[in-house]
Amino acid sequence: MGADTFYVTTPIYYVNDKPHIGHAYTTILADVLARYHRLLGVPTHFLTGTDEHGQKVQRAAQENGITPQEQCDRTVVRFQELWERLEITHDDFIRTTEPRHTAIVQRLLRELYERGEIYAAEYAGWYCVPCERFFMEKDLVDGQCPECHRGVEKLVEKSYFFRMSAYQSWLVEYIETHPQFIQPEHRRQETLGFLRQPLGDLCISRPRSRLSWGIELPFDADYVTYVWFDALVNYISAIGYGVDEERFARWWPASFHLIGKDILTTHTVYWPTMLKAMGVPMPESIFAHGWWLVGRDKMSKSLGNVVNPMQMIDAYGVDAFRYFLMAEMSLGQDASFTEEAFVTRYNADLANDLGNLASRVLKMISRNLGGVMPAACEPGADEEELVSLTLAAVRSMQDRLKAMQLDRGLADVLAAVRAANRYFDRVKPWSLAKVGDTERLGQVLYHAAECLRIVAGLLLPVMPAKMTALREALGLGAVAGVPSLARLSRWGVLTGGLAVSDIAGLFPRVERPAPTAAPAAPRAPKADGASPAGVAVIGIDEVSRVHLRTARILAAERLEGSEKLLKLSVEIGAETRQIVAGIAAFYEAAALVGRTVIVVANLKPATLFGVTSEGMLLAARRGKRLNLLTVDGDIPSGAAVG
RNA sequence: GGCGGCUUAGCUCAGUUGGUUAGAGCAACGGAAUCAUAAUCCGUGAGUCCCCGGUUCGAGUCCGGGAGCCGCUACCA
Repeated sequence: MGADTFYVTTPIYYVNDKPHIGHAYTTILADVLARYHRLLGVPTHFLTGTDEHGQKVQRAAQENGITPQEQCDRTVVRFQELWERLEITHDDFIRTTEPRHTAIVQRLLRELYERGEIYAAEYAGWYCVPCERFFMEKDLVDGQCPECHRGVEKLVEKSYFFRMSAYQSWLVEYIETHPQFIQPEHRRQETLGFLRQPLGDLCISRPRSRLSWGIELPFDADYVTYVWFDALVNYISAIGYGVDEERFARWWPASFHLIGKDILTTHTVYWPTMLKAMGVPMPESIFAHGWWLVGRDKMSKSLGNVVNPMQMIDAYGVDAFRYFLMAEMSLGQDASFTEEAFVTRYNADLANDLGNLASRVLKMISRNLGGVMPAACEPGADEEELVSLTLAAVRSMQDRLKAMQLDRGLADVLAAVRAANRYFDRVKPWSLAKVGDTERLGQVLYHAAECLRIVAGLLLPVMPAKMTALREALGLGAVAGVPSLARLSRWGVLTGGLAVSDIAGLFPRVERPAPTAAPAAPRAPKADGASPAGVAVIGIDEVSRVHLRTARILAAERLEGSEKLLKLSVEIGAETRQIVAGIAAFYEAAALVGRTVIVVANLKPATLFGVTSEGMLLAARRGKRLNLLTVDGDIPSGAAVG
């Protein structure tokens, strides 16, 4: 950003994905940041969009009997509709299939190719026809596909590579000298850790024969570019890179690339080196937020616990949903989403504290003062705490915004709301009304209304609809325009005589959901001693999923070149299997032959050091000791354990 | 295994450059009030600040060791 502009981006979402709370969160966060900067009077540009190329789209299109572009056009609306429901105020929505994007991608590819930043290389690999995937020699499992364990064909394939390795030392130094470049700090460390190993070059192509739905390489029509040089470039193609230099210079470098922690490396390693090669300045900051967990579990399709934003909006309203996401997550850390937590916070913060405050103030002005805002007046000793906490909230919100600690800023705003409720109780305007002290009553209601005015302004970026309604109720109609920081920082801005209206149930209280169908992860009982505290309890059904068997070790040998691994041949009943075990430091190979041990028989095979392992030995371990599990007395191999 | 991080009240978390009786919200308990969305307000916490050791006049805050959890990574399986 020029020092005085703000350009914020979200990742572009894969168009074939179904929008979930994670997408919603990043986008709402970007929206809130954009709205705050607009409120601060900073010229703001907010970009989001969709990533539309790739195999999944191609495949879905085939299944639906339509073109890939039609497939994209069909699914992109899921995002566009959600953003509309969520009151997202992006300035631009880029789709990677748009000509304004593909043209730039191709131009960049050509330039980099001509400058030798992109080069072709041929190498032998292995191709699995059913999986449609290409593997390197080292990835194969006993010469077979690591995914489906079927045969693979040898293939000499040409690919194009971006000379990423050339920028490794530059990147390390850049990150070290720009502490704000990757945030939060632990993600910066993670990237530096990643960069301690040699960085390879980046494969940026796929042969058209395998992936047709992509942007064609301008120097080789048999290839399309693969994700990196397509998706990441959206951040600059959308703001006129190479086309409208004035516009580009206005917004670039971006102030924030907001991302989830799952795409850290692509944004902190691939993207910066790409920009460096292009000769484009670095973005100010790449900010990785955490994930929303569902209870204690990762959200996943297979667990069936994906939170659908639309359902939450339907049940509780957009503003409350936005507020919860912003208030509940400490930026950068993971947070837990449960409907119960949502309702608890909703009732406490929005219904009881803010909604109720608005209700008691507005109703009293309506009933006792004829719906007319009392005259402005100076705060006195009674108002001291109220004024100071409210104005502190204004300063806090600005500071917290800079530090990307929105949750803390919101907490300080709520502190001001609570101060107003305390103030109300202390000065008891209802008593003043009873004794007919209209002058003092007017003063009290004026100050309470001032607090509401400022709070509504501070929360407007988070809860645009509700806070607009509140401002209108206070007499700040469209005429008053948007709040400015200058007015929010001052006490006594409301003018007497404004028409105040009552507002019915700004945030109606909601009942707690019955501890629901999908209860937050089962809590381990703590008191009954049935399990070690903090360890999840599982049922017998889960235990039975693990097939444990006795096995006789037929042969054992050190794996060449490995420090810890032994390759074992074991007999499990009639079957003979190969198992790799990391026990070389504890057992001599020869001493194991003939022993009966316990193995997990239905473990997914894996490849270690290029050797397939079809199971796992069980061993007890404590510190530097390790002992294999075996059986008491003689029993044939293949016996069930359990 | 390596690197990094975390461990503070029942729960979610704050705790600045080491310094008076360690804080907030939620939950719980007791009370007040009744303008208001049965909302609000007041009061109530003997929390080994994970454990052990060290530096210091003084450590949640620094150093060493250990435990547990998490992230990335690896020849985990």
